[in-house]
Amino acid sequence: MAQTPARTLTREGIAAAALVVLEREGLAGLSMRKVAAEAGVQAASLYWHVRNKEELLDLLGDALVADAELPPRTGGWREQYLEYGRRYRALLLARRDAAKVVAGRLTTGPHVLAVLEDQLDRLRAAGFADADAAMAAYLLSAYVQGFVLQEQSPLSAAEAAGASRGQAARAAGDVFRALPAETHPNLVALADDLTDPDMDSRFEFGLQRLADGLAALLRQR
Amino acid sequence: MAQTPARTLTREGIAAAALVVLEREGLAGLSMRKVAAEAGVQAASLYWHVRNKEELLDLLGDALVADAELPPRTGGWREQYLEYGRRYRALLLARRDAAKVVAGRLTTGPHVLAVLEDQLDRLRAAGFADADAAMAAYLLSAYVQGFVLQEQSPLSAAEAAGASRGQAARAAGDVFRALPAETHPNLVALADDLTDPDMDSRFEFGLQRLADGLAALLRQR
DNA sequence: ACCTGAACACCGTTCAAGT
DNA sequence: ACCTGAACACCGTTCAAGT
Repeated sequence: MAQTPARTLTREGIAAAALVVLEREGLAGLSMRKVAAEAGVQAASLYWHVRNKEELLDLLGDALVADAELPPRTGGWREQYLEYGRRYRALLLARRDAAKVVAGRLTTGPHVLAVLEDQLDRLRAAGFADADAAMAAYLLSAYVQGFVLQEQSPLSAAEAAGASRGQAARAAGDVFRALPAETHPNLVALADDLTDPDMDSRFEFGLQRLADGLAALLRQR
Repeated sequence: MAQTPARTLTREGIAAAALVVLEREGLAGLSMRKVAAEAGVQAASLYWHVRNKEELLDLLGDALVADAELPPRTGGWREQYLEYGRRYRALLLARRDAAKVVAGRLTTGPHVLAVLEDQLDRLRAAGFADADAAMAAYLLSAYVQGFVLQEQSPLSAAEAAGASRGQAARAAGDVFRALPAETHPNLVALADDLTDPDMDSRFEFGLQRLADGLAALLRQR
């Protein structure tokens, strides 16, 4: 019954196994031992290919953007920039805990580099100065990652135990409405606005503000 | 020698102990056992006051914004909004791993609520519609958290082992410059812009874009 | 009501040893 | 060169038992 040894364990294979474990167990449940098992190998074997867990997570982060589909190169820079943001968000939402993996992780993996290269190319072609193009790219990733991080996280540790986002939002709204109106009049008044569960609209709002801000930059050149 | 038992363990005391451990060991080193030891108690005792580690981190997240100083209520809404962003960033940078703690954590702790209440009050006074005020507040926190998360994280797992940000940035620039110019011409050309270690300027750039975007919103009412 | 001791089922990482 | 077995020093969490 001796299973034939993997013998072909590679960094790509490790990343693929990590993706499977991430989807099944979430980031909190992703251990070196489970990734190793998924790859058909002992935990200690991973350390031949990878310095530590942090480096494995770098691999995973790059693998997460491997199947990114770039927006069509049609229309103005603005529409392309918006589409970039929307697709990046969709990509992160599509995989469990993806934002948590990617958020504070500045990798120079091949897939990340390819996307960045393409995005910079479009921004420069649109007329942005070099430094502004670099900033615009950085800005978009910070916004999308920050947004999805909030979006993917449970509304509170208390609600983590089951409850749809709609229910959780209503519960959060109740918290606001229950506050004393003398001390927190604005929270009481805006309870509905603050807990609007339509995340697409919220995301789009911020994205449009970013694009507006960048557009102003382009006009004054 | 029997140390007098804590007897006065409270949620506030736990949060204070957690702050100390966070500063000393970082988020990765913050364990229930160490927080308990810092509070002069056994690990199991914490579970009387807190459901699990996640709830303890919620407490910690709220405690982190406890000593936030709100910007002066002078000048236009724009300057106040900018100052809000700058001070929030400074607050997160002042404490070790603060952005990681706070990032995907939607708490309704008292300190968080107080800040949000104040911010909404200013935005509404400036003439923003209710929904827009709620969005503007959400947008700022997503941006600042996303930005500082990148800023506080090591530039790459490889460089994590010592090396100033300036050095790390130069190393990252070398990575870009070393890419083949045929496949990654923009990364090669913008290597300096992409790795500019002046994070204050980068942050300010994004912040100004956000304010510009919101200003456009205000004009069209 | 609040805290402890002891246990359970895990972790990441190292390192000699195997092939 | 690559993988394993076994160990080390930890984890979060539970639960009977103490006061």
